[in-house]
Amino acid sequence: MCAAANYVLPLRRHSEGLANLGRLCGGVSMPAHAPEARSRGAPHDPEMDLAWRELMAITELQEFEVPHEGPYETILYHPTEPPLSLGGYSMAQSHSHTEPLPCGGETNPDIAYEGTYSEVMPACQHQATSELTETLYRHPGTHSGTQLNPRVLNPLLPPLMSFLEHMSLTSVAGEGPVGKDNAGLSQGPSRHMLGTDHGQSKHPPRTVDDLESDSGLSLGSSPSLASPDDVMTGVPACSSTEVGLNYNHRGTESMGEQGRRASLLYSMDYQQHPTQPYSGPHPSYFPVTQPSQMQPQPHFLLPMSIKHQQGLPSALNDLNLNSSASRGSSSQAFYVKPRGNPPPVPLSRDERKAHALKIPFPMEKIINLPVDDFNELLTKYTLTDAQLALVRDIRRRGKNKVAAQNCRKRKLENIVYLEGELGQLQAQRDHLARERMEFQHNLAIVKNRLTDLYAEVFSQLRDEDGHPYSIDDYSLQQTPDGNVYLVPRSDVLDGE
DNA sequence: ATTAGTTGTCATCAA
DNA sequence: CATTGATGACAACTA
Repeated sequence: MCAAANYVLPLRRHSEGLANLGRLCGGVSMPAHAPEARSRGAPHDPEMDLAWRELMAITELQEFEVPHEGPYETILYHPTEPPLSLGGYSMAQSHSHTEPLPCGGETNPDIAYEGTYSEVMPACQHQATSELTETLYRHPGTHSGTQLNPRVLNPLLPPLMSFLEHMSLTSVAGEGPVGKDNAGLSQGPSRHMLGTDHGQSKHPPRTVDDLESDSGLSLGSSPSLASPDDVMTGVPACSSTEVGLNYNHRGTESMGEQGRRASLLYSMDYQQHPTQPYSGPHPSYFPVTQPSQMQPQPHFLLPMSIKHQQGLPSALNDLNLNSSASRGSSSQAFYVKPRGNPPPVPLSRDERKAHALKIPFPMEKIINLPVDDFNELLTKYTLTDAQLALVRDIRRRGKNKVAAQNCRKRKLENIVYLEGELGQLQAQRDHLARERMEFQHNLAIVKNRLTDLYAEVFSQLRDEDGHPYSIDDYSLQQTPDGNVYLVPRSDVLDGE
């Protein structure tokens, strides 16, 4: 209930104006516009009016963190704040419920938190904060402590959106294949059967092809391989039987695929048939490579391991060993490690198949030629259905192999990028946490000063009998029109 | 012997 | 409709 408090407002407050006497009302129920609400006989000191505005503006600060507390109560600085959550910023949300404070027409009632601390407070609150501490409380050495940090926080949205965007992309990209794969799994073991089986049954006897891994495959997709045009004039290839017997192992260590293959092809074909003339309309390209074309490829000169050669037919072993030995006396020997033994390079399954079917052009062309050129190439030869099917399988697998490599590369790059984004977000989170702590520290200082100011105001207020108002019994409230009332706390509680 | 990483392949979808 | 790239899943292999 409005106590219709009579009061004696201080006519002077040292050198500082304390309050607008004409706007201080002694009761909560006293309408602001009521004539009796105005102070009676109180002077209208502009400085005091300004001070009151600042005082009341500061009270808004108390709604940021501790809205349940009384507007006059001392707010201590609590250093142990809960961790900042990116999901919600309490200051911003609290502020959204704060009544715009009339502040000499400077208050923007539409101010909303947009990511910067300086925007959290209405303009008048900034003014009140600074002026309260600098005008009303010109205590030496306190300026720095009352400087609220207006630093503009880095907007969280762009990097977060970027991060989420990538996450979303990844998620979206991953949705389809999951469902697809379920369907694919239902297809059973047929998934891994070649499109062109070429006579291989579901459980065929273990041939060399089966014993070998696909991982040794080199599709010759790199242009580093010898030009097929040049090699088209090469010698006839070894039969698949020969290859199958001779390359029952893996040689994948310390040598690139192409290098290993080229080295093998060189040693096998060039040295095995160095003088054999071109004999046939469909010479298989795959085991044939001109040595002069391999020379620029350092991989060809890398050491080969001999440990995989045990059990190999002695002919090829000898060829390889001789090749290695001969390189030792040639210019190529310079690149051969002393301990290195030439690892037999396995032909890939497709290469062996192509070799077996005497595909007359290189895998490089099969895979890398544009479709028109590829079709044109096919028209140059009369291929059997098996050859045609194999060529198309080789092309499909070769392209898919490259695509898979690119896909994995991109995946790794995305992981690296997302890790970087995560680091940036964590740094930004830490930065925001520090800003928040700093803000809360400053807020506590301002609230403490507000408490002092309250106490000083109340110390100078007197009721009709000349008794001071108890700060425990009354609080100050300001109406939207700027009038300030003394409101009994019981009324405030009842109003809640 | 176990395990994580790598690679090739297949299936599937989308352009 | 064929081709091609992208990608998940799987298997084989390796260190």
